[in-house]
Amino acid sequence: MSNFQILTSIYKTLLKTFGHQNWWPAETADEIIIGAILTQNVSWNNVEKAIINLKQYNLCTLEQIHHSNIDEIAPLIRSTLYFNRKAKKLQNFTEFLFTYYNGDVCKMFQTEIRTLRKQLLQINGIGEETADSILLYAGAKPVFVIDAYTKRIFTRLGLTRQNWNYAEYQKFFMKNLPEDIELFNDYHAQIVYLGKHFCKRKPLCDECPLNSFCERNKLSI
DNA sequence: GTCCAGGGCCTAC
DNA sequence: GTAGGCCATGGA
Repeated sequence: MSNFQILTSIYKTLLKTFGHQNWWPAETADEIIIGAILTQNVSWNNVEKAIINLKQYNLCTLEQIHHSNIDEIAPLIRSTLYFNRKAKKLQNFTEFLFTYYNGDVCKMFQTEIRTLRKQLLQINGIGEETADSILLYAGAKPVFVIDAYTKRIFTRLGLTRQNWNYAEYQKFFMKNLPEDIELFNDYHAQIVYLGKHFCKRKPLCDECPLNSFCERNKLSI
């Protein structure tokens, strides 16, 4: 089987097992961007608490965050770990948005995708995964998001290498999948669901839905 | 009590 | 260019 067939087949297996994930779990583009920053290295449960707090205090839009200060935001996002830094990161993003796009997210997403990605990466606190999450889930741009689960799972499958950098992982997926925003959206979401429930740092458990897939295709996990 | 979650920055070699 | 420390909550 080619990598194209393997990646497609894995997605079909996950979709059939878990159902469509309907990502990103948020109501607005602003919330997606805020969530993408807050979820860095922390479970989504912790982020949800922070989002609820921000909404309660009318600080869950980028404009509201831009017009607040770090001392106001930090206590509301305590649950997301590194809350002082993340409060600063949120404001770094809004500072960028208001400086270059007059605070208009739609206008920001009209920028050519490679250019915008470079701009996002220049913001202190926005790395490659966060930038790509923003592009894909808030901006509906065709980029594949790579996270720790993706690296772990596909390296265990023998399809990728642990020492690859972010760009190498991303290239592997984007070269071997059709450029389909909806597919990129749900594929990453499926990987996160799989990772959360079946592929923690310890070896995969017996119930992993990919086990039978691996057996059929002579892959080890 | 220990481990680890949907990272990224900074510093030292 | 890269390994290692730092940030510093909450659930299992």
